Amino acid sequence: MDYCLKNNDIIVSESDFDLDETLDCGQAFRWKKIKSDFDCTYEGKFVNDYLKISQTKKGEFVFHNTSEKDFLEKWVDYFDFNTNYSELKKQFSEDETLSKACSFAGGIRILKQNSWECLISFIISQNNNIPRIKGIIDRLCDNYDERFPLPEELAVETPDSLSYLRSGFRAKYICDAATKVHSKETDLEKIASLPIEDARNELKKILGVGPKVAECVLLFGMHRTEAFPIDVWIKRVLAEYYPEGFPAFARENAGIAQQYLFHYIRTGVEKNPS
DNA sequence: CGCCAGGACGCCC
DNA sequence: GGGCGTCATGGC
Repeated sequence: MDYCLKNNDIIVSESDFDLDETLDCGQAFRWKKIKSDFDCTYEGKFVNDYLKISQTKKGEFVFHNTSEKDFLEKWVDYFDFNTNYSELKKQFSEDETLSKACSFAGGIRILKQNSWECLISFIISQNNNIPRIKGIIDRLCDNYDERFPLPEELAVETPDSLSYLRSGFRAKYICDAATKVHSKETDLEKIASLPIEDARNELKKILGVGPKVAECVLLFGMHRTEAFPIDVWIKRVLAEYYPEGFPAFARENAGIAQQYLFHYIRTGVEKNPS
């Protein structure tokens, strides 16, 4: 990854990066695509941060109105620019299916998201579809000046008071997560550094957090790249392409491989049936 | 209209 | 331990 300063922007060159593939692939639900003069532009609103980012036709990236300090201290980490995805994809290409998945959407990166936001988002995701997940999270953030609410703010809510979300049976799960995180009965920072099996068990103490949601929080909210979320789509991949089991050589970064496969099976295979 | 969605829980055996 | 019905809501 190379970068330079231009006016008030940071211009980044990075070949293993595509905005649509990374910001709209089901790992994050709150990036908005907006109209601009660039090839594509997204904006993201966080508790204490805001970013507008564009991709040019040449494949460069513009971090609008961003200081070098913020870029180096926040966004390099958030977009995982210190990880060499070319090297990862090279390893993955030993496997035929993974190789196809990587070449279908080689610009996916695993974002380092906030663990609390990730926990609530993936609790909402269960037995749900992506457009509706986004809708529920939008209604939530609209209620807090367009930012994601803090644990202490959600801890005072009840399933009844959250009815405006229209999140169905998940409202009681949101409340339980907020109560446990706010009281530190669930300490997300501590969980992030536990051995992964202990971390899984801690997360699953929250009502509505089972194996799948726990893996998503570990992968997308704590950057544990060995976590491997298995949803209905990945079940299809495993049944169809890996009846003997997922290849062991990719285990350390199985979560990243999973994300290529997820995007490939959802949108790639149908377009290019083999 | 019915089927499905980045599932988990409670109950049954 | 595994199997199955149920849970809200709405996209398609």
